[in-house]
Amino acid sequence: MKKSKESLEKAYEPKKHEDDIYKKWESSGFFNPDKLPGKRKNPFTISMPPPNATGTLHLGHASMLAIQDILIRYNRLQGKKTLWVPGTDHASIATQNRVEKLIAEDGKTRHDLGRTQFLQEVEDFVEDSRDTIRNQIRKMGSSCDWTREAYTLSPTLTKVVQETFITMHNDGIIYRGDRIVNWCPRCASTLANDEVKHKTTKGNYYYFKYGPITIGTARPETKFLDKTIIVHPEDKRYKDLVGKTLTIPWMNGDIVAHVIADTAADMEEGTGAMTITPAHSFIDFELAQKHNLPIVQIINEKGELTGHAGEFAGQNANQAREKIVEKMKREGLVEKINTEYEHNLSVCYLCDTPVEPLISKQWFISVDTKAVEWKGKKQSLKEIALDVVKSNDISIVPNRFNKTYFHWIENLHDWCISRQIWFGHRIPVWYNEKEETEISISKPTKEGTWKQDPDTLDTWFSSGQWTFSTLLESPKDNETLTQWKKRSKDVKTFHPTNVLETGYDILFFWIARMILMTTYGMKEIPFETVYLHGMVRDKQGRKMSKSLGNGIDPLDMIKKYGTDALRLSLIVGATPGNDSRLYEEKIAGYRNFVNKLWNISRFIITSVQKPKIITKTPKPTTLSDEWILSQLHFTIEKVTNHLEAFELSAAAETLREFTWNELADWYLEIAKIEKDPSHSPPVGGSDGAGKDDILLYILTSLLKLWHPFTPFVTERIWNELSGSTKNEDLLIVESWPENKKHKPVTDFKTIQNIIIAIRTARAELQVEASNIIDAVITAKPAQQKLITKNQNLFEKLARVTLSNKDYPQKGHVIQESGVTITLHVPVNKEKTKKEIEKLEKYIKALKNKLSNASFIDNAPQSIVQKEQEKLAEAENALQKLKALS
RNA sequence: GGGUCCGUAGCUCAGUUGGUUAGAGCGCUUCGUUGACAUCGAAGAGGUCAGAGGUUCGAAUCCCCUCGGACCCACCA
Repeated sequence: MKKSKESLEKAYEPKKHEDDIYKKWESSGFFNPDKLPGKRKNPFTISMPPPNATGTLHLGHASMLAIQDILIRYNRLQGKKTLWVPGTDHASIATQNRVEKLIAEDGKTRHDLGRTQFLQEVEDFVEDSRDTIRNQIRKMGSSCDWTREAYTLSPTLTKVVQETFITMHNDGIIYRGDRIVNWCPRCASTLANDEVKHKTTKGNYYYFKYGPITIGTARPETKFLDKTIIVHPEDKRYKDLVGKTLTIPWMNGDIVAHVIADTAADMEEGTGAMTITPAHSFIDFELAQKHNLPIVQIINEKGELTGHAGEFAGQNANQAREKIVEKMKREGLVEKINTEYEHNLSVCYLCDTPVEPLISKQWFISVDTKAVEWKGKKQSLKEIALDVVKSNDISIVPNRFNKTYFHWIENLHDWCISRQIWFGHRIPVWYNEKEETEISISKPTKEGTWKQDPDTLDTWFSSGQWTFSTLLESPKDNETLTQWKKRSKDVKTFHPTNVLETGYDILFFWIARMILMTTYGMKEIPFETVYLHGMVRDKQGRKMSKSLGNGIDPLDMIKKYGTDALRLSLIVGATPGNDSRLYEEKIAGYRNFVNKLWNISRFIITSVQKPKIITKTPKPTTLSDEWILSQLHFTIEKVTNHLEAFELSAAAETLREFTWNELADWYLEIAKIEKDPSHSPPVGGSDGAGKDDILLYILTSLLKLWHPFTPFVTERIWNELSGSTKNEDLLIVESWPENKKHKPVTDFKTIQNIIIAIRTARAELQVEASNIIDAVITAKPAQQKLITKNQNLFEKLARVTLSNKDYPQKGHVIQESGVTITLHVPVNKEKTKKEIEKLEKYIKALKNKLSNASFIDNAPQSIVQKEQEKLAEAENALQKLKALS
């Protein structure tokens, strides 16, 4: 940061300052709560949702960083011990896939390299590309503590994850079992429910004869061993069949089938009867468990048919479908085929391969086992997750998402946490040749050949522990998880964190998992408030995507308009939980605002005798002084309240309104007049120094108020004001303006209104701007005095000379704020007539309301009174207009 | 099938617990530039608050329905 008045360029050039300012902040150490000046007791903590280590900054990141930085900077100015923990995510599947693609260019697969070498390649790739995202986070002005930067696959996190696995296993919450899972044959991995996408596809729908009933299916290749018919218990058609055993001619010869009654059968659908395929359908699997039916695997992990398919064994299931149907046709089992069948095909969210539901051995977290001590009693993870939000320990902004959250938790099934991916946290389980199992981080010392479970953990298992694992000190050997957590100072100081800010799209993926894992691991909530932001869309409301080419690169925008402008464009007009639209004109608009702020400051700094910081409210000497101070104090109160309520957009809008419309458009113009001795009215006591103090006080306060939103430009101007290059004089560690008493200055409003009314009349009557006209103002004595006292304002701002001459018959008359103004210009009869009509209509409506007995009876006294005042004022105005026109 | 959100000026959006002659920014029209800023200033045009009904003295705001749009969850044997 340079300093000297010459360096205040005419238009603010963000590129000239931003990098230097960021470096200054970072080297000051103030991003680190331990190095903040002053006594700071209360902590304020945010864990940054970690962007992918190998990714690049997009608008989603930009808006998340802007929001979090605003909260952090505001709370830092409020004197809190502020910590924002940055980090990156190893993004297991995504990163592994990228490296697999890279090595595929050399014609290699991960299996060619082997686990160790492949993982080395991945780590190298991550290390090479991680600086990109780090520097992009800096570009946004993020005031996060880089000395505490975390990584989801760091040694610390790995240790936490493995220890947690072991503890949960000991508590009986983690178990291994056969379950039906979503399986991607291409990735050779299970997928979580939310990693499965649905695609509408057209295909064949087959109707087969199955003994006494007809069954319909889109997947004949799974039905070789369907041996159970389910009918609804109240279905009269099948009443006699329930419980019977039937021999039925089927795909590979006769089979023996049983009939079972269950409400799962829909009487309205098809024939009202169905057969089930437990190993390849979620619902059928549940039914099979409920009725204790055999579960037989027809399709294997490679997507091939097993021995149960007889002659089709070994063939790809999907490809064999038509051959199987051909055979069934020959056997006379096909009733009809609907070729226009539309259904939702489940596909892998990463590679679009159709998902096979199949049975496999996986690790699970039980959400229903009551094994966790919470609020004095043993509860299940599900119960705790519901309780913390219901009892308001955690509040979600906006709170309509509570409903969605509850619904999701209530329907939560056991969570499959094993993934057949190499890049990730390895499951700490070992097996030997005798099929014994040991749960431990390192290889068991007992005799035998021990092999570690090849799987890794679902990435949400580790990110679920993000808020506290990132605060732990480096692990030591031979200490328990509890001991480790206890000795870590940061955990004690900064956990639970205050706010978790993220997009509503990962409420389930992440927020819910953090609540589950942290209430378990820490016996406390991970955060107090969840702030959910919406998605950033293009001007038409479409998602931004590469294929549409409608994406906006935040870094381009920073280059063009500056970080402050980009931040504002992402914040203003965006409300929590709702999507917002971004387009370049919007960013340009905020660039204009930042420039306005710059020029306001430049004006104040260059017009005062000596720029300096003033934090004590100076004494007002003129009415305008009184008014602007009152407006400033009102603004401070409003902005503070908005920020406390997480209403960032409203806070910024309140500030913009004050800055541009009140300060720049009115007060600065008036200050020019009132500072000029040649225009000095008989106001007494008004001198330049008093004005200087007020201007500097306002600027001091304004820079603090804007700092969370536009950190760069405010820090740059602050430097000019403070004249200091010391770290402790940086704006980032200043203190937030206090709330001060204030009351509206209505006298000033009156003057403003009269000036506006005269301007309007001048414009409508097309009076040349250079033409200073005479005006006669008649008013009650008190108002008359006020007007005379401020006559220089009318002369300069409304370009009229106040006069005593009396020529009401010839002048153009305006009614405003109970005052009659006669302008020495020809009467505009038409204009006056219109004015009268408008007033008459308004009066009629008011009279109507006031003559309504039920309004008088029912409405509160204050409302009635207000209406009466309105009427009186309007009638007064009408009377004068009529008399003088 | 269950649920959520949205529909206010040409465009993007505010409108807090029902009480304004319904607001802002951009765009548009007219006028304006002798040192804070043309990335600017002054003034203006433009809305039956998606539609119908209800509650109320009073509805953009609360309730119900209809239409239109976005999204989430579940799922079609």
